[in-house]
Amino acid sequence: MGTTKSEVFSEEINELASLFKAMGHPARIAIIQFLRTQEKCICTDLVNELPLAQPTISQHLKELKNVGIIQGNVSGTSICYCLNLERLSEIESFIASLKYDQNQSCC
Amino acid sequence: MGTTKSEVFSEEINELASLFKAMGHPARIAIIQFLRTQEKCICTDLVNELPLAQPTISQHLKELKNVGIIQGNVSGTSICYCLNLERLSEIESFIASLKYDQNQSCC
DNA sequence: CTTGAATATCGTAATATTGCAATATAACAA
DNA sequence: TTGTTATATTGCAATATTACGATATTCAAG
Repeated sequence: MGTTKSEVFSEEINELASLFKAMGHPARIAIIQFLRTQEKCICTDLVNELPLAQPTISQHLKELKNVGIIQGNVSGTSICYCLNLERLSEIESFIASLKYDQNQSCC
Repeated sequence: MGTTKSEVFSEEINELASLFKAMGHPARIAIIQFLRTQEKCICTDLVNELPLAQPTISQHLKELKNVGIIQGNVSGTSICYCLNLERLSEIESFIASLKYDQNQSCC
């Protein structure tokens, strides 16, 4: 195996899992944190900021973009990336929904 | 490689990433959702509920427990698992912090 | 002690991820 | 066109993850 049995789970669950999975890497958390603090959106700045090679960063950006956590706008030779707060909010809502339903009387 | 270069990132970032990573699998999302809706905490119920073998579920439970997302209390032959809402809140806070700082003027 | 029920662990095959060098592509400037 | 800068893609080696059968382990009941 090594393959996740996604067929047996609902679309909703798979969607959520892929969102979390995209966040589940330190480099990608670092990218998100950097995007948070920057006034302007970046690109090569990340290569200078993070101790990873350019292809590696490009790959991580792609994964974040694939699930819609970040967006990229072409601007000449460079690309302006930024956070997609709506998508990130889905994670927040999910966690919030857990709290709402939970009864605290066990364990 | 195949190995994440965690040494080059801060403790805080690695911690967060491992939390997200633990949530980044449909089976584990399903487990969390099931724990949310149950009145009582479960154990073998998950094996009946999810289309995965017992060792597989046990393994996923272990991963969730390792990062503190769930807790398990031994109760005779069975184990009573439940969500750790405090730990889950850390994810929520992180997302909330992204919203707070974000300037919306790009992309 | 023996049995059975609930979980955990081990071992392993199949597949996925990570990181990067090398290379490609794209846009612009001179 | 040529060079330069910014980013993406390819290919691959090293390692991690997933799933599960087989096998332990742990506890309660008899």
